[in-house]
Amino acid sequence: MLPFAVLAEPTRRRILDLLRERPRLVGEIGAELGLSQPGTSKHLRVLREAGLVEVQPDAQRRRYALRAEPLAELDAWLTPYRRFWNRRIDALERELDRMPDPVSDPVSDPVPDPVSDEEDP
Amino acid sequence: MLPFAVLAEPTRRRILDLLRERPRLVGEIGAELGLSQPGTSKHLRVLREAGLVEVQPDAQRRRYALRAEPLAELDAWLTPYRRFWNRRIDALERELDRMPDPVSDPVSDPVPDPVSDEEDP
DNA sequence: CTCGTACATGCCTTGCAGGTTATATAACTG
DNA sequence: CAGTTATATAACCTGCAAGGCATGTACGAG
Repeated sequence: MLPFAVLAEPTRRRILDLLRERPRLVGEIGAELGLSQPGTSKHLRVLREAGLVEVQPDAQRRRYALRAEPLAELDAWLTPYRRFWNRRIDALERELDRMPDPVSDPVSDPVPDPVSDEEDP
Repeated sequence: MLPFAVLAEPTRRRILDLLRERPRLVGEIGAELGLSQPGTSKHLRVLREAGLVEVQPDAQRRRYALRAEPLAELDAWLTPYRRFWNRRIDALERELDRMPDPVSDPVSDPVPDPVSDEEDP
């Protein structure tokens, strides 16, 4: 399934939103979103195959965690459009690219631009 | 149709990519993308109802132009995820840090690992 | 070994998106 | 006026994704 289509499902986006807080068991996800158990597993399968979640087995339980890298592709597609909805955003866009990470202690490295491949006259 | 689902269609993204260069007539879009005429109109309808394109009538012709504002919603959804794939790079750097690698000095070498794509184990 | 728990998978059904063909609408052309 | 161009819409068909139910699998407890 194409990465964009994976995110077209509202339920799957809600799952990702949940996992943004912390990794969770399948049962927890299903309970919080009011999903059936097979339904939860199916959505998680799609997310897994898209590389958007990773699973860590713990006995019979499976702990799912967010894996956000594939979202960079979405971000990259979006990039050449940003200047359209606000012309002054050009500067902000570059600012976002070097967005500081408040979680980890900053080594004061220049944050690398992970995927920059678009240009436009 | 939900905004995410509108963009889930590859053809519609290609239409937007075309309109990013300049506004175009329906016929031009269909010709460049190899679409049937009704197919083109239908996709343009979906994009129009999502507010992603605007149309300017010119006699019997319709000139469609990009309207990128709704993409801001996508961008907003993406925002809280950005720091995750940045953080992942930090983690990777820590991993590399633990490895005995006498060759390079990781701190002074800003060359990033752009997109390392690893899949199911 | 048997049972209960946690999750995955298979099968079936249904709704809907996307494509095609045919037709409608509108404007220009002569 | 009739004919042509440019686009929209209607009607129909088809494939596939999402949901529900039943079952399979794996692990731990007793």
